[in-house]
Amino acid sequence: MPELPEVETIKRSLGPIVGKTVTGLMVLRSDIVKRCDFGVENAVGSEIIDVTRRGKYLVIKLSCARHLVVHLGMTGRLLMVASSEPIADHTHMVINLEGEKDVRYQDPRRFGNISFVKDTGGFFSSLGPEPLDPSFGPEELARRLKRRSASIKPVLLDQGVVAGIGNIYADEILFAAGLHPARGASELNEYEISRLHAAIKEVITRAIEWRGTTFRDYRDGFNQPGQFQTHLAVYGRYGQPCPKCGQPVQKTVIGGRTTHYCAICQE
DNA sequence: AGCTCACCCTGGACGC
DNA sequence: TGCGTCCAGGGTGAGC
Repeated sequence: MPELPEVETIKRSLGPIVGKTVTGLMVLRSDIVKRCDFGVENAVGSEIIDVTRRGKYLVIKLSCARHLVVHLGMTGRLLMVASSEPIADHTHMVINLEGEKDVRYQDPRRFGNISFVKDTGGFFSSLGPEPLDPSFGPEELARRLKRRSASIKPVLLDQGVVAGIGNIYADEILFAAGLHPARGASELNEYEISRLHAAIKEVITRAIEWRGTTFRDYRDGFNQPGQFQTHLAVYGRYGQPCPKCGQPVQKTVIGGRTTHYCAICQE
C-alpha cells in the first residue's frame, strides 16, 4: 500500500535512471492509462531528467517537458530490471532505457494508473500541501480542518487536505497525536491540532527513515521491502497490547476504512 | 458543498 | 485438496 513514505522510498531508489535516455516505451494494458496529453512515441528519445514525488504520485520528468505520472494504487510496483529479464505477470508498462535496462510497472490489482502529462501544475491542482514541506504549519492544518464536519480519520485520508496520507499512516498519526479517529475534524482545539501536526511530520519522517511499510506487496525500485512494519504502534495490531498502555488495540470501521486505535490513549 | 458509501480488482487467508 | 467467501484499500462518482 504505497503511501507517501513508500513512494518517497521508491523515488529515491530510482535515482539510477536519472540521466538515462528512453529508448522505448510500451503500454501493455491501455486501461491503466488515466490521462494522455501526448503519445508514448513522444517520450522515446527523451532523457529522464528527474524523478520526483507529489503526494502518492511519482513523477518521471522527461527532457521534452513531458512527464510520466504514476500512481501505484495498492499493489503497484516500479522495478528496475535488465531488459533481458522475462516480462513478469501483471506488467502493464515497460520503459526501455539505454544500457539494456528497463523500468517496469506491475500492478496485479490495477488500482494504480499512469498519466502522460504536460502540465503537472494542473494535474496536481486539487492536492493539499506536502506534509513535510516546511511551509506546512499547524495554522494551515487548522484552517483546512475548520470547515470539515466529518471524523478526523477520513479527513486525514482526503488528499485535498494533506497529500500522501493513507490508511496505515492515518492510524499511526492519530495514535501518535493521542486523538480518537472518530473525533470531528472541526472540533479539535488548537492544542490538539498542534499535536496532530507534529504527529504527521514525525510519523511520516520516521516511516521514510525506515524505507516504508511492507505488509505484503510494497517494494522499492530494487524490489526491496520496507522496514517500518515492525515499528507500527496500532495498524494491523488488533488485540495486541498498545505500546503505551498495554491495553489491547481496538479495530473498527470509520469512513469505510479499517481503523486501529487504542481506546485508552486516544480520547 | 460536503458527507457517506458502493465500486473497481485480484491474491491471499480462512472455513468447511 | 479444493472450493467458496471474505477482506485489503485509493480514488472516483452517485446519491443524499
